[in-house]
Amino acid sequence: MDTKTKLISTAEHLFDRHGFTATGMDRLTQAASMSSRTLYKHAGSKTSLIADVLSGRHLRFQQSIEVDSVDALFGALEKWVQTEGCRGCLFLRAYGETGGDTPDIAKAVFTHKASLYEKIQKIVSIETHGKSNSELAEQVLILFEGATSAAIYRGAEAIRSAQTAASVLIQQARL
Amino acid sequence: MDTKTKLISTAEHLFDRHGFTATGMDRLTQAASMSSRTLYKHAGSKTSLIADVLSGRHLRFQQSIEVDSVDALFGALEKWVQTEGCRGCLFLRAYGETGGDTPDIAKAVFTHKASLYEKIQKIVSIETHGKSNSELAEQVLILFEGATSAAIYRGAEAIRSAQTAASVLIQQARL
DNA sequence: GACGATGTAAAATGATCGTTTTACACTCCA
DNA sequence: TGGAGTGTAAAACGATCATTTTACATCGTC
Repeated sequence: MDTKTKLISTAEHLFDRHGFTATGMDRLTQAASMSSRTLYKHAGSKTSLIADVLSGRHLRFQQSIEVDSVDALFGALEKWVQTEGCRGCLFLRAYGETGGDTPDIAKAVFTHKASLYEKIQKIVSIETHGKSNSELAEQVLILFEGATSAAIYRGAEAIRSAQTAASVLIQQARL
Repeated sequence: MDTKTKLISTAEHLFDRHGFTATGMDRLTQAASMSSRTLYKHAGSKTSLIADVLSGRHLRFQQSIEVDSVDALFGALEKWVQTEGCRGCLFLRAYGETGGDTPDIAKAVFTHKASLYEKIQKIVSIETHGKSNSELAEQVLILFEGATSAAIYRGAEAIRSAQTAASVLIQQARL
């Protein structure tokens, strides 16, 4: 695996497991088995490493939710949680840890959330045959967000509950 | 205001605004305008200070959701966000920052979430006249959790969307 | 066969971390 | 009146922080 890829995927794992601030660069160099000189040549700084981790995760997440139904959307989330673990949304966690004061990180978070909302809008619009208002998309977004959070302490079952709740809302909107 | 109260409320504000790990004890002593000697006499350690902040917040939050309808529950959340700001659930943020590895903190988080779920179960059971299954309570919990997260980037409007979604689900269950 | 790129190991940078210590001032109650 | 309790200011603790530097090894390529 190429050096920068290894660095970013190692960083993503450590940030997700232990938190962004709590993960020191020493631990990172050790886990990625590279010198700090190499790390800084590729990463630039810790802040830009976090931003790189987030934009990489954004792409991977986008691919994982390339679906065209609300049911499949929550199915994709369940699959994501199975392979990536459930420790809450890494974007919101990055936002919280930095207080939203780091522009590069805040931008990555808002970009990600905007694209998630857009994706859900498209899916909902298809499923309701254009009968939906924009509130319905927000409600599905909230169920998605809530399932991500609740899965931390209630497990994957929470995602299935959100899935059926979403289909009830969609059904209701179709009438 | 009594010293320990001032310490804990100052700590809660800084932790919420800047994150737990990123908030140093120096900044805390300065903000609470007390010496580090006094701070450590009352707090013991940073970890136990975080635990104290969380248990204090838990009590205050519990009081704020002393309601008996799902509609009022989301109304209470909207009010909470207005007065306390919306930076996501402080409990889940504490859990994420510590990786769940600090027993006192993890316990405070799970206790809080278990009590939230219980409260929702009671409300839902009343509103559905006992007709509800346990999945419905989980769905309302997910909407509550999702509204808390989504409000970070979509504002208080998200809470009202969750509110109407919850009432639709309740209505459906009553049939 | 010299060169630029890419890597390593390891020490040093100055700042900041959480925590403890030393030394001193005030108040309240016996 | 004197001692326990509660506070302050400020320095010191060793550890760790993100980052840079020095010195050296290994490449493929012209």
